[in-house]
Amino acid sequence: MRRIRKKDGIRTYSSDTDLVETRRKEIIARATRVFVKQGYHETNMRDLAASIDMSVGSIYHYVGAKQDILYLIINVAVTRQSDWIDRIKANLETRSATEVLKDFMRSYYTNVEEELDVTLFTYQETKNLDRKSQKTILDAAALDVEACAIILRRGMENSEFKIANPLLMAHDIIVLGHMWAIRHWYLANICTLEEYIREQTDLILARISNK
Amino acid sequence: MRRIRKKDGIRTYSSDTDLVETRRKEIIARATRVFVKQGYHETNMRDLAASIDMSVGSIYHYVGAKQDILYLIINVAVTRQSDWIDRIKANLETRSATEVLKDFMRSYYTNVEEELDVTLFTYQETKNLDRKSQKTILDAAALDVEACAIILRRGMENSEFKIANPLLMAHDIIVLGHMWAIRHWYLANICTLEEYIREQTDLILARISNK
Amino acid sequence: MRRIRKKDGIRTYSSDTDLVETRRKEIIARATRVFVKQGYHETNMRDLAASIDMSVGSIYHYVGAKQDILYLIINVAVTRQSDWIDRIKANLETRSATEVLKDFMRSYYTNVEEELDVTLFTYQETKNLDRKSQKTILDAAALDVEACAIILRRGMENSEFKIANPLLMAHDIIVLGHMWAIRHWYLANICTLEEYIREQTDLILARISNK
Amino acid sequence: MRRIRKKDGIRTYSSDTDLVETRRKEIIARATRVFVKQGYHETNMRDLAASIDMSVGSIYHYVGAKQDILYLIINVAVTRQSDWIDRIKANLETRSATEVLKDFMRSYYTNVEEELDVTLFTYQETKNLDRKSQKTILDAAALDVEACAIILRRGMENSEFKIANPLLMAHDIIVLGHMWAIRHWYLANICTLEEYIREQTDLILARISNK
DNA sequence: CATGAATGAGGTTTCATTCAT
DNA sequence: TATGAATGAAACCTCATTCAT
Repeated sequence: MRRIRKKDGIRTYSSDTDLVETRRKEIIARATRVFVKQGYHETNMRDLAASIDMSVGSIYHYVGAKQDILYLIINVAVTRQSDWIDRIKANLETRSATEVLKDFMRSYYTNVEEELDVTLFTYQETKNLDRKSQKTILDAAALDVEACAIILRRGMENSEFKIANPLLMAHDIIVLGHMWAIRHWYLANICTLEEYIREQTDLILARISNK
Repeated sequence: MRRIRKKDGIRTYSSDTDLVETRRKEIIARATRVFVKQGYHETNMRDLAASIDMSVGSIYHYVGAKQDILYLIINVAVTRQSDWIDRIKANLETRSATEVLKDFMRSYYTNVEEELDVTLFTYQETKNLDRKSQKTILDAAALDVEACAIILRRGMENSEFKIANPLLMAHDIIVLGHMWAIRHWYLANICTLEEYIREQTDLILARISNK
Repeated sequence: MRRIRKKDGIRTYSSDTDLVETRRKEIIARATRVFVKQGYHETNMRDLAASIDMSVGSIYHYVGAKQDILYLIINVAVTRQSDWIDRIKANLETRSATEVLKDFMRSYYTNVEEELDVTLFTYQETKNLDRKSQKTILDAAALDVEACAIILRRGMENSEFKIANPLLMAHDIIVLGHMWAIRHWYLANICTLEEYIREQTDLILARISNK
Repeated sequence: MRRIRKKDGIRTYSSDTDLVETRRKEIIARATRVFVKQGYHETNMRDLAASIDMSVGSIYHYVGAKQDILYLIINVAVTRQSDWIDRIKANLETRSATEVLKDFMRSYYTNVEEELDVTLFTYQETKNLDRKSQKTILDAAALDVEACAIILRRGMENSEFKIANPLLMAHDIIVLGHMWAIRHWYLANICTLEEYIREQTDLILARISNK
C-alpha cells in the first residue's frame, strides 16, 4: 500500500523531502525544454519520460499529475530570486531612479531574451492550469510589476519622475519586455535586442522624466 | 478517383459555395464562443456540436478537421475589413497625423475591449495551428502594424513626428492595445479603458511629437 | 409518406418496374467498375454516387442498401446467359465430347480473362453478403460446374472419357479457369493465356481420355 | 524527437523484444480465430480486445494498427517453416520424384485441411493490406510454388517426368490444394479429402509421368 | 526506489441512410 | 422523381495514470 504525501501542494510517494526536491528540479529543468519545444498538449507522458531519461513511473513518484509539471515549470519561470527586490532597493540608496530604471529595463529585457521560449510558453500555457494554480502564477507575475513600480515611486518622491499612474507605467515597462519574446516572430525582423532596449527605455523616460 | 472539394483550402463535402460560406459563418460565430470559454483542447467535437446546435456530421460536412475551425476563428479575429487602411489614408488627407493617430489608438483599443476574449484566445491558441496556417495568421496580424506605421510615416513627412524606428513604434502601439486583453486580469484592477487609452496615447505622443 | 416496394427481394421506392430495372442496370454497370477498382469497403456511398454520376438519394431510390449493390454486381458476374447450357447440349449433338470440352474450356477461360477483375472481386467480396444472398450466389456459381459436368458425362456415356468423379473433374476445370484471374499476379509472369488454356486442356484430357 | 520503436516493421511501445514477440504471438493466435470467424472488417477493435481477453490499449502496445494484426495473421498463414525446402531436397536424395511428389501433395493438402478457414481468409483479406505488405505476402506465397517446382524439375532431370512448363504445373498443384479450402462449400458435398488428394494426384501424374 | 506494461475512457473522424425540398 | 444536407452511432486509436514486480 502506497503512502501518499504532499510537498508544495503536489502529491508525491516519497517521504524523503530532499530527494523529492532534487528529482523535481531535474524533471522541471528537462521537461521545460521538451514542453517548450513540442508543446504541452502535444507531448505525452511516454515521450516526456523518454526525452528526460526517466521512467513514467519515476515521474509519478515525484509529481502527482502531468499538469503539476506544467505548474512547476511556469512557477519557476515567473518566480524571481527572493533577493531581487532587495537588490533594487539597495541600488536606489546609492543611485538615481533614472539610472536604476535603465539598469532594471536592460537586465529585465536581457533576461527575457535568455528565456525567450519559456516566456512565450508561459503566456500560452498558463490557461491550462487549474484556477488555483493560475492565481498563484498570476500573482507571482504581478510581483514584477510591483518591483518596477518601486523604482518609479522613488523617482516620483525625489521629483525625478512625474507619473499619473505608476502601476500602469510599470506594467508597460514589464510587458514591453515580454513582447520581445511573445512577438519575436515580428520584432526579430525589425530591430536588435540592443535597439529594442534603447527605444523602449527612451519611450518610457520621455514620458516620465520631470523636466 | 476520390474527389475532394475545397473552399479556402479547407475540405467540404458540399459544392454549394454559398451554403458552405453561410454554414461556416455560423460555425465560426458559435464555435468562437465555445472555444473561447472552454478552451480549444478542452472542448471535444461532441460537446462543440451540442453547444452550437449542429450535429457532428454536419460540422464535418463544411469543415475538414477540428483544427480548421480554430483556423477560421483566428483568421476572422485577425482580419480587418479590407477598407480599413483606405479609411486611415483618407483621414490623413484632411487631418493632422497626431489627430489621426489619436483616433486610431482609441478605435483600435476600443475594438480590443469589444473582442477581449478572442484577442486573448488568438495569442494563446495560434500555436495549435499547423505551420502554414500560423504563417497566414501572423502575416495578417502584421498588417495592423503596417497600417499604424502609415500614420507614423505621414507624421514624419510633415515633421509632426520624429521617430527613429517607425515600425517598432507602430508595433508598440498595437501590442499595447492587445495587452488590454492579454493582461486584463491585471489591468482591470488598476485602471479603466478610458484611462488606459489616454495614458498610452500620451506615452506615445510624448516620445514622437516633434516639439 | 414513402411507399415501400420490392423487386427481386430488394427495396425500391419506385413503382415503375421497368424504370427500376433500367436504373439498376446502370447502377450495376458503373458501380462494378468503381467497387472493383477501389474495393467494396473502401468506397463510400458519396464517392460511389459521384463516380457513377448519380445522387446518393437516387441510388437509394432503386436499391435498398449498399450491400444490395454488391449482391447485384456479384449476381451478374456469376450468372450465365439462360441459353448457355442449351448451347452446350446442342453442341454435343453434333460434335465429340472432347471437341466440345476443348471449346468450352477455351471460351470459359477467355471469358475469365475478359472479366479478370470481376472474377477476383467475386472471390473476395461474396463473404460480405448476408447468409441468404451468399447461398444464392454460390448456387449460381455451382451451375458452371454442373454445365461442365454435362459434357464430361456425355463423354463417359460414349466412352470418350473415363472419369471416377465427374463433378470433381468439372470442378477442377472451372476453378483452374478462375485461377487465371485469382492468381493473375503470379501466372502473368510465367505464361500467356493461350499457353494456360492449352496446358490446362492437356492436363485434363491426359487424365480423362479413354485410350 | 518522438522516438518510435519498431519490430518487423511494426510499431510497438515496448523495447523488450522477447515480450513483444510473445505478446504478438498471443495476439495473432487469438485474433486469427476471431477474424476468421467474424471477418476482418466486421470485427471492431473493442470486440477483438474483448474476444482475445486483452485491453484495447494493450493490443496497441504491441501493434501499430488494426491492419498490422491482419498482416501478422496472413504472414504466419503463408510462411512455411524454414527447413521445409531442405526436407524436400533431402527426400529427393533417397526417393523417386514421383514418390516425393505424392508425399508432398498429401502433406500440403492435409495442411490446407488443417488450416481451412485461414487459407480462405488469406485469399479474401490480403487485398486489405497496404501495397507493400501485399507484396511481401504474395512473395511468400510464391515460395510454395517454387518448392513444388523443385520436385518437378528433379523428376524431369531423371526422366521420371516430362513437363512443358514446370512452374505452371507446380502452380496447379498448389492452387488445387488451396481450392480444398476456398471451394469447400462445394467440394465437401462431392468428395472426401482422401478422394480429393487421390484424384488430384492422379490428375497431375497422368499428365507428367514419362511413360 | 524504479520500472514500464496494462488499462479503458474518451478523442476525432467517417459514413450508411433518411427525408425535406 | 431527384437531390444532397443532415444525422449520430460507431470506427480506430491515444494517453494519463496505476500498480505489480
